[in-house]
Amino acid sequence: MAVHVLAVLAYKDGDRVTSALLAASVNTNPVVIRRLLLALQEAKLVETRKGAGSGSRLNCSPARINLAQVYRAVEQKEAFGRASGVPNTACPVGHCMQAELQRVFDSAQNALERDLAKTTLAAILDTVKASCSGRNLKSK
Amino acid sequence: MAVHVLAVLAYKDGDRVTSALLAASVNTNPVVIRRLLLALQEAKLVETRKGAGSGSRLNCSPARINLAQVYRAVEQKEAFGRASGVPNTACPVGHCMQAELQRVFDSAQNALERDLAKTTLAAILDTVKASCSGRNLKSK
DNA sequence: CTAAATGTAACAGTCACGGTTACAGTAATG
DNA sequence: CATTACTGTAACCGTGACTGTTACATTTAG
Repeated sequence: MAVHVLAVLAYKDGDRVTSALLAASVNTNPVVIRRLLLALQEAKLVETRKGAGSGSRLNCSPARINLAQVYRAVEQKEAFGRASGVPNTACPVGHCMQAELQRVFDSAQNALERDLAKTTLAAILDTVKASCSGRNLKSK
Repeated sequence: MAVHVLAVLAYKDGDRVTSALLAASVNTNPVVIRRLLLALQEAKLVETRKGAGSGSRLNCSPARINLAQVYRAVEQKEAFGRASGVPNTACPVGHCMQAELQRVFDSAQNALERDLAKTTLAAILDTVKASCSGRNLKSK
């Protein structure tokens, strides 16, 4: 969903886009979008201005934004690797497991991000433009 | 957590282990363990017998079990790549996005699993044994 | 038969997340 | 300066996934 928003921003290139417009595109609520934008701002991916007639736009070229950056900006907390409960320390296996699992999960996490890094926002934009050609593009 | 259970099973090699014992190790409830074991049974990773004096054990050598298999057996539904809501089809970007994102996420998913596949249960067991050597191993 | 397990259902609690409403703050514009 | 059009933010509810727990039917060893 974050990707979706960024793609729309890329699509409108330099133009500022309001959260209301983005919300319409993703079929959701402006507030949800704004929450998303806050995360993207922290990651320096977008730049937002307040006040009348303003909105958000990309902070750099779509070619310089890859999905790993987006993932890191948005994903709350290594989501899947959550080492939830504390195991029984009296159990020999349980006691040493944690550290080892952390290592493995970190590695997997890196593999995932390395793969995501291979796709830039520009590439996605190209694909979208291509597969939409022939259809009339309302300036939504 | 599934990994934890399997590690304990590997640790006890051929022996059958009850869900109650496993639960004690992971510090949780036997029923939680049994739910987990159901998934692992479907994936043919463990074999379970009912009745008195029985329990579960690995279905094959720890060296032949890698974490990607465990991940696939347990993880409900590509967890992170959930393409939740339907975007606005009237928006040119939204309309074409879905398929493209699916491709990218599938790729990332594969990268993740490929990395997990590099770690076998036997390797984890070795590490655990090594880092626990010197401590007395109660036959928990 | 009895004891010890699993399989399974039902239900409460938690957590992350999306959706919604409401409101304060801010900036462009006339 | 007042209006207008935005963002930032808080508060709250509903949902879905997961864990934890109790309870019970079922199965199997001895």
